[in-house]
Amino acid sequence: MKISTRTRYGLRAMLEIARGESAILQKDIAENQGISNKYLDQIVHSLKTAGLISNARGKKSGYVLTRDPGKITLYDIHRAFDPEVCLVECLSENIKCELSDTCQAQPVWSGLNKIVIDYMRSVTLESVLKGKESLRNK
Amino acid sequence: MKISTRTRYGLRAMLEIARGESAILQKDIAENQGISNKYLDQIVHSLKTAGLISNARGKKSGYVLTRDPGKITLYDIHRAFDPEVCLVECLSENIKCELSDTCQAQPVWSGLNKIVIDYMRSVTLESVLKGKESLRNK
DNA sequence: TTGTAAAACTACCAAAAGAGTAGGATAAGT
DNA sequence: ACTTATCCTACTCTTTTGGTAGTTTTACAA
Repeated sequence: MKISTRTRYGLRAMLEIARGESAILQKDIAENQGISNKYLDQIVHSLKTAGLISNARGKKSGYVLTRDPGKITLYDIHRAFDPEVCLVECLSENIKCELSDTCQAQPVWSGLNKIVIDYMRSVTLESVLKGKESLRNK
Repeated sequence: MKISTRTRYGLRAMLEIARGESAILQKDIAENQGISNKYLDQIVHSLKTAGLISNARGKKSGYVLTRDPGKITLYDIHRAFDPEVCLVECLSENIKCELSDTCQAQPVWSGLNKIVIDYMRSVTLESVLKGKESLRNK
């Protein structure tokens, strides 16, 4: 039960982009964050495919957010890499657990799933930049 | 980011034990829950090592909880399999992330970690048996 | 005391996921 | 044309996960 490095690096890259007043190059993100530029390739690509960032190509390129930092959540970023936030298989829409009718454990996991998603939805790039998350920390 | 089957089966096994009015054999748990008895070996062993269940050996054996169902939490069960609930490496006590002083992402993950742990602590075998978790579900 | 049933313990294996690398294709300045 | 940076595909290596197999130990019962 771990958050993948893709999601973690993805968040850091998004923060880097959100922080800058102008467009920022992928290779600069890589440098600032100490992440291999090649690996960041995939990450940035996923973020772009998810519609969270965009860029102009060529010399004057560089990435920018497609919308307000207050409107981009951790949930959005996470889903750029994992389409479904699903802590246990039996909750997945694709799979029907044959025990689900009688299984008393299922509501436990679905409850956990819900609070995780709710949390992720509540965290925006803006709130992170303002340091609001650190308040929950204690 | 998944809950392991060990933890999931572990919860189901614990519920099975908690439900019964008398001691229950491992092989009966396996049968009732549709889990390979051999695999359950490991799971039951972890639960026992963690001090959550105990048994008499030999013919009249069978497992029982070591304490009140209201005093055994999902967090206890989870830790029987994963010693540390830690969604990202940089939160681990063993590892010191060199970025941690300036990293704005870290509080996000530590906040997530906290709510997950809080949830797990709030779920007891007793509350599950009474179906209280299903209320959060919607 | 011997048989037997169940749990304990150890070792192993196969599949999947995760993390990261490599390299060529493409597009857009200069 | 040359360069620079992104795009895209494929591949590799490592770790984790899920699960099986087999042998040992314990304790009861005939």
